[in-house]
Amino acid sequence: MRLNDLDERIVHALAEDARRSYADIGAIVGLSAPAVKRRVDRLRAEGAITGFTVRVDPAALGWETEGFIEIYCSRNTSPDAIKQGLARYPEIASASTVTGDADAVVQVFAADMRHFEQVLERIAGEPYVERTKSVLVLSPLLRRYSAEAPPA
Amino acid sequence: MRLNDLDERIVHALAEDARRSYADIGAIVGLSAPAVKRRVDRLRAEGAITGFTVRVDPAALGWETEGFIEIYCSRNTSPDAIKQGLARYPEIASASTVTGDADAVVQVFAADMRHFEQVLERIAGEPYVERTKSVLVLSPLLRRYSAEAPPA
DNA sequence: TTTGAAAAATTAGCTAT
DNA sequence: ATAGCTAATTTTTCAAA
Repeated sequence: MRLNDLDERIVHALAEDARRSYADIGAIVGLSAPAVKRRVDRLRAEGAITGFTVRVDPAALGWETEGFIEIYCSRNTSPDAIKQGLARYPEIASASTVTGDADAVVQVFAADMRHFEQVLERIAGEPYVERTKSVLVLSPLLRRYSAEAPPA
Repeated sequence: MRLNDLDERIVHALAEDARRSYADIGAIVGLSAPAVKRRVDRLRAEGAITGFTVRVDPAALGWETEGFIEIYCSRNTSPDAIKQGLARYPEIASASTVTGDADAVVQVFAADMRHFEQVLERIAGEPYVERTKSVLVLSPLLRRYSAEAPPA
């Protein structure tokens, strides 16, 4: 599935403000409101757009501490084994296997530093994890798209 | 800032579908549409809600290549300067200043490796960037929550 | 908070290109 | 196939009470 330039500009306008009216978006991309709606409907039907969500200040929800944990696994650990192991942690927002020194990078939201440390220790204690290296987020600068898991 | 139960349920309803009407949300939480709007307006004014965005399937948009770019900045670079500089890149999904060796971590979605390389080179050419280190995502394992809407 | 009216947005149907 | 236009319906907004 390929999206054209118009579709991408519509998605970009929605990424900035998902509650913008179709007329507003149309003014930005140069289409009428119904034309924009038709395209958005099509993008949803095709699965390119999977939904609309609210951006929240994590602190307001009590999740003050964000960080990335790099995971170094023991040999012969399959990506699926990592996935199964990490799926149990509600604090994990995203996880990916990566190139470079580490095997996987995990994004974690915790209530506070103590909570973050607990999560870190539990992950470090997983049987397939050899060691970890963590990086704390100081301040979030941009938080634009909300990517969803691809169909498994 | 503490949210009460009603506020949290409104945020939850918006997290599921940010384009829901105020009347719909009211039916869910037990308020009239204007009452819901007043609360949402207040939550935005207070900064608890920072915006509304679209959830996209990166692959469906043709963004097959994902990676993290660690940025090492020259001295005396303010977070705001980084933010301003990076805001112009549509390929950047998120950016944060972090602890550790690097100053910031940027999450990038690109069409392919060539595109990723172009973005990397442009970022590396920014005046405040001294050097970069990039890590490519091999496979996304989990993509659970919006970065700014962690589990509550 | 609720109500009621005005303004705006959404959505469907239709026609044209 | 996809655009614009128009109109019916719904939603939002801003008054009041």
